[in-house]
Amino acid sequence: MAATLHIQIDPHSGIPVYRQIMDQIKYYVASGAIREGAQLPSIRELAQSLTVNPTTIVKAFNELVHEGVVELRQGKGAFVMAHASGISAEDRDRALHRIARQLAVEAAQMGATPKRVMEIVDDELTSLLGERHEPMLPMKLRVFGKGNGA
Amino acid sequence: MAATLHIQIDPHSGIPVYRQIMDQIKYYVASGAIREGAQLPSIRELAQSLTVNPTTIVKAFNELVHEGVVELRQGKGAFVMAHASGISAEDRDRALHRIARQLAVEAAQMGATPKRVMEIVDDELTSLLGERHEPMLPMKLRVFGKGNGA
Amino acid sequence: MAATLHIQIDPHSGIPVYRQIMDQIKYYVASGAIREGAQLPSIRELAQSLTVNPTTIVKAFNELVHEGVVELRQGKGAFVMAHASGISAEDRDRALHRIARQLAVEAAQMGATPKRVMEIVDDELTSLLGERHEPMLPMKLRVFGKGNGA
Amino acid sequence: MAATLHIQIDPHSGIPVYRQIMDQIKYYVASGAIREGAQLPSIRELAQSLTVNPTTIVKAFNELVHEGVVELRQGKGAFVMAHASGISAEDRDRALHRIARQLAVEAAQMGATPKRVMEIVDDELTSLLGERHEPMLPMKLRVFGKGNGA
DNA sequence: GTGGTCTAGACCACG
DNA sequence: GTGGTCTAGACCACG
Repeated sequence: MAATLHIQIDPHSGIPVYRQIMDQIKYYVASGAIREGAQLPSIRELAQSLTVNPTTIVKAFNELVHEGVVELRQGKGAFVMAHASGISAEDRDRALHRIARQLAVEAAQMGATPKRVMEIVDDELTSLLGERHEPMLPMKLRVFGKGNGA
Repeated sequence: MAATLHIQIDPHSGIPVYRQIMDQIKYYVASGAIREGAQLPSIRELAQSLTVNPTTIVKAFNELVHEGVVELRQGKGAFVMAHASGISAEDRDRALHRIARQLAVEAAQMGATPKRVMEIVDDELTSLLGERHEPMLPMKLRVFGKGNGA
Repeated sequence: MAATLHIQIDPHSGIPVYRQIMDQIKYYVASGAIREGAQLPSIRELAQSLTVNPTTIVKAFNELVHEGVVELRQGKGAFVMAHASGISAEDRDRALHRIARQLAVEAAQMGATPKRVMEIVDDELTSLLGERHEPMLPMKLRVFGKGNGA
Repeated sequence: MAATLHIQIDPHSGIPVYRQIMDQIKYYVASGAIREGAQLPSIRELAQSLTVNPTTIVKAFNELVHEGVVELRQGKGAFVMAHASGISAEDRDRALHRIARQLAVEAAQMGATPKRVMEIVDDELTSLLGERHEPMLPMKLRVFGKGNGA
């Protein structure tokens, strides 16, 4: 009944397992692969399929609850919340600038051109949002695109 | 003689101090504010001016050595390495895709449009690289630019 | 014949369904909307109208019996008990202090003034008890009142 | 160095241990007994003195971090945050009405008069805020007060 | 069967 | 020495 999530855990990545789980669930939700209100796999089910401890899944789910992405209902399961996101445009842009700056610095460090960076970001946006949001990408930017993504 | 670095530490940010130091040194190097071969301030000098433990600076420098950004010469000090970046284009793009994906997911979660995301990334690239690298930014994108940055 | 209770269940509130049912029945009883000795709707009737599992109603009723609010008569139904409340004044005050303390702490945390807290408590007492108990509210406090409530 | 907190755990209360810890720390913070920026006892120290598992303290502290009451610094300890409380007056009042309603219902159930309820709330406000905030309590309400509290 | 809490204990990251 | 993560496993609460 609940969608089967394809989550990959890399125990050697240095990123905490619960964070990897959060990131991938957020990806699925952001992409629309998991719809609002849909039920996630149960804690025990995920723990078994990912071969991690149930309390690790509990931690990931609890953090997602705090981020407003997931809702836990006693005895019922975990569900994707409607993503209202009451955040202000200023706060949002501040958060995005932080990540974008990190991207720019890493890119420069590794010798990537700004053009390549823009292509990669466009790639990821298209992969994530697919055809759903295509008209949101302005014409001028589409010239960089590689067509469409995963 | 070594450039005086203006590094800001926020002990409340939740980001490890040594990471904050690394990030800002990398930013200065990437921006060209610190040139290849230039000497960084000494460990005790930085520790004193930032009022952090010298071992924290040591950790930051060691990690930067590991990343190929800095070179330590016994008894001489720390120097910015030529950023040849022996990394392959594939590895580089893989690393950038990882950050770009995180940016896309957060943006979608917070309801930012793809256009806004592209603008923010262009902003940061321009802030970082300024006029130095202008020809690398294609004409079409320049319309988004804020002029120049730090 | 049994009064039709207007009970609202919010499955997203995080409060157990059986608790929500208990709280609202207690509110109706305390407000006098349901009189002593009155019959409550049957378990299956309530379960159907609230679209919850009958065992959830059973649990709510059992807890209310435990609290001395409701009496179950085999084959007859559930009835509102006379709220003699055999509790001692000491035990009662201890219980009320516990909730009042929680109220005070939350209020302070959120920056509400003591005056505002007193107003809010007076509001709720008046909403609950309405004109029925008016003489119990001293004159000086009536100035805060909203008139009457539900 | 960090204040010694006198926290009482009742394992039979039905209230989760981590919640009891949170509630009491919030009480100390709200009362001013622990000042902004002050260091809390370490996780291990609290775990030992309360004879609960360290992970239970971790849970309590993490929830307090999410509520903006506490700040955790890797390798440094746990600190009381400046309580900015960006909450709107509407949201705040809604939250307080919820608790006040519960208080009113329980009071009515147990046969307490509205006057007694107001006295108890005033008691707790005075106990919590002491002389610090006395002028905030308007004259009209002071007549109910028992003088002052702990 | 679902999530929620808690323990006992290991190992890592930060400073 | 501080907090952070994770395991293995028990027992409880909800429906």
